[in-house]
Amino acid sequence: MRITTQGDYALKCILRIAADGPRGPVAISRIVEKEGLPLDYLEQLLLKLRRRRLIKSVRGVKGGYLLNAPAASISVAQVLEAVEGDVFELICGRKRKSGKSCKGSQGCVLKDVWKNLKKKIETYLDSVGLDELLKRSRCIHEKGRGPR
Amino acid sequence: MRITTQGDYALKCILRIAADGPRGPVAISRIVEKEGLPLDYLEQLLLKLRRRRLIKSVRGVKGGYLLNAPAASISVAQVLEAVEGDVFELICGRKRKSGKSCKGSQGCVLKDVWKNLKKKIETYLDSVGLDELLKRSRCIHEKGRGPR
DNA sequence: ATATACCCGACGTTTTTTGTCAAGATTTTA
DNA sequence: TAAAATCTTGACAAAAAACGTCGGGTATAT
Repeated sequence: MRITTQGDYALKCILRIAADGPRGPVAISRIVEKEGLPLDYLEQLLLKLRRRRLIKSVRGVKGGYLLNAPAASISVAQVLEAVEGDVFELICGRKRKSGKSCKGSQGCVLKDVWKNLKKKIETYLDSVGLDELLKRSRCIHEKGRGPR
Repeated sequence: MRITTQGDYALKCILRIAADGPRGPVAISRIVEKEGLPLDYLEQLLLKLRRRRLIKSVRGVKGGYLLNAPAASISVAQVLEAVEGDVFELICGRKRKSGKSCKGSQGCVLKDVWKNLKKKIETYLDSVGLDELLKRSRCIHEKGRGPR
């Protein structure tokens, strides 16, 4: 398994896009400004998100990114998978120098453990939608500016 | 989060120790023979397991390793933590070049996601004991040699 | 046209993981 | 006591992964 800054960055990006999207395409520069992350790196992540059709892009002046589906229908799991690949690569599957990739005497009881773990992780991450995060984040920030 | 071959190797080692321990200390060479893993590397992992007091060692001829507690009281989580450190290091905690480690506009709704995920992972991994794995593995292997 | 902004592949650096080595300490056994 | 087996430990080397940067390209609004 592997959850790295990529996943964290990607989520921050897409959350910002979800938050500001209603007011038009969100440029990378805007995300950088708000989140303080390396622009060139984000470019790559956003590319991946687009290829997975989680976001769409608008080129040219005034361009930027927009969600490609309602926030509620995009889950944290989807975002992570888009940028990190399979969120939990089964360890048993890895190639090792020694070759014989799972021939240990334990047969592969461990494989079951990893498989179950993967399942639990995916279930949880899939249950958290961007809409939920957005709501919570608005709750936290709540500038003075009252409800409109 | 980070689960690598270290964790997998360490589990294989300790399972073998659990399996063969009853017949006396289990030498690294025996583990290598059975599991086909790099000896010098295992040495390091076993050291970590020992320091965490999950196993104990016997030096000299006929020496080797033994569980330091009943298999039932050692969980997969304990083994992984021993060799990989915190099984799920909160991403928000990491230092980044840019400094300000979590100042993004999302405050840190994400922190909650990671925290919950961590909890779920730990709960599961902590619920799986070595005894259980051992039982399953015996079930799978079941040589002709009848009971007892 | 020009400025803005996405597109995308290639590259370089750093960090982590994986693996190896060598010298030492302990214990059994002959 | 000498030899052999076996753990102990730190240092080092190699490989892989993650992180970040760059430069040239394409599309679009003004």
